Amino acid sequence: MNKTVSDIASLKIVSPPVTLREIALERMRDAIISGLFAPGQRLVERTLCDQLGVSRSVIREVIRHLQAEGLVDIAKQGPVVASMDWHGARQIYDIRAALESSAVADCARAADIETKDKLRLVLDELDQNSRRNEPPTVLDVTTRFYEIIFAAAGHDIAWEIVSRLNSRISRLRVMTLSTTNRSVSGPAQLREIFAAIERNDPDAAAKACREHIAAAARLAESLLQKED
Amino acid sequence: MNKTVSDIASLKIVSPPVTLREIALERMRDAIISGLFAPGQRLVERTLCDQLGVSRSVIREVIRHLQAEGLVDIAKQGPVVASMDWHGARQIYDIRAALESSAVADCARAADIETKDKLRLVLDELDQNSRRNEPPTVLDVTTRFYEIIFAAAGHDIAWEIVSRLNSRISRLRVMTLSTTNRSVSGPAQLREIFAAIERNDPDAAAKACREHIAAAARLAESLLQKED
DNA sequence: CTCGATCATATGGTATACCATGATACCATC
DNA sequence: GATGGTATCATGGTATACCATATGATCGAG
Repeated sequence: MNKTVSDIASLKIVSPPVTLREIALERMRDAIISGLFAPGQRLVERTLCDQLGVSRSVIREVIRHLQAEGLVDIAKQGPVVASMDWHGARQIYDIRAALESSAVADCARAADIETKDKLRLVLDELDQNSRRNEPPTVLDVTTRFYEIIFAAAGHDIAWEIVSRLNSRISRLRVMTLSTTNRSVSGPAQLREIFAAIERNDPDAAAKACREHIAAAARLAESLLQKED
Repeated sequence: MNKTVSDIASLKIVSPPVTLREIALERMRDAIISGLFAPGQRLVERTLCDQLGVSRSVIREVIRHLQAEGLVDIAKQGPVVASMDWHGARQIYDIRAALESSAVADCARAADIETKDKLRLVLDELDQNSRRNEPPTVLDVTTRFYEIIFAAAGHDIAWEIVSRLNSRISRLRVMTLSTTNRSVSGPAQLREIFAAIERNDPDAAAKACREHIAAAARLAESLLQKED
């Protein structure tokens, strides 16, 4: 891996081939994540064709993709929006704890000035939005925070997995983030993770990260049981 | 949840709707995993139609699914079999170490007589096959061993992730398992994990599991670098 | 001889048509 | 009135047709 190669690699055209499928995929995923399509709701192909204004081929391929992502289940009479019980959510929080703490630790090992600056910037942004109590934006910024961490740690496959898992518990995340307690403690915990990264302390960073997720999981559990 | 309910639940028809898509998906996945389709090879839709004897709709939906699974990349002129470099493989081994050691620990906490019996049975089978040096079967049995562990630990989502990751490094796994050293040390390490589970010792089980995977990763690294 | 332009073909993207199956509602018969 | 059968319709599965584009080859001009 010499300089020339990386220079050439950086020349790669990053044009996202904006195909109908890609657009429809994003729309559908957003619709499911945002709760516009409720869990358990049937996804009738022809209806979706009308709603999205595309043909069935597109819809079907999108559904296949979402099925593989775990956002859609195939019942016996067709695809439905996957629903999430506490057993599944608990597992997802556990997996996140494992993967995110590992990424955070590796990030703390490898973090340079540049990475730290980027993280600090995102955290400042989070503080501002948090004061205004805007859940969707907070979720966005939190995502960016972790995205930087996973990238700095070189854990791009783990990031892919975590992103996918997060979309499966997105409703829970929105609920936990909009809890008033959380809007105070959440940023504080992220700051703690950042502080450990800043002084390149992997163990402390991993520990803070695990606590952060454990707190979110506890909150999610109470909310989920209240919902029943 | 009383007895009658579970009895009634067990009556549920478990017929897997054997659709052309499902068959084609399995075939294609096997073909990629087994290396019949080499990494980087173009997957031409119409060619696959002829080879599998199905229509393009089926092939395309299957490709979407495999794309979401990470077995297929979409290049600018169409889908190709995803290839795996050491950077990616390393990450996958790390993720496996995290998820499998966690599952093994939870399994050690929860394991009852029945689970232990099932694990012992699989290990005996592994010993027999290992002596005959049959790599594909060894891989199969190893997979079953972990499947039992993840099921006993209640980590079914993590199992899904691990299965998918394993298919992405299947070639590496075949190579590492067919190494003579490994056919001796591999079963021994699984035995060690099992011993820890049998005496319900989560920490020892997790430790043995991490070592098992670290050994496989080292072997994979040397093989991968030799290949270049 | 080389460079370029144009045409042909291969390939993926999209839409639509047809078929098999399963669900539901209504009707007839016991 | 209840039960069983039948017909209709909704829905997913499959195949195919059409279009846009990119790639490669061939032919002509400089």
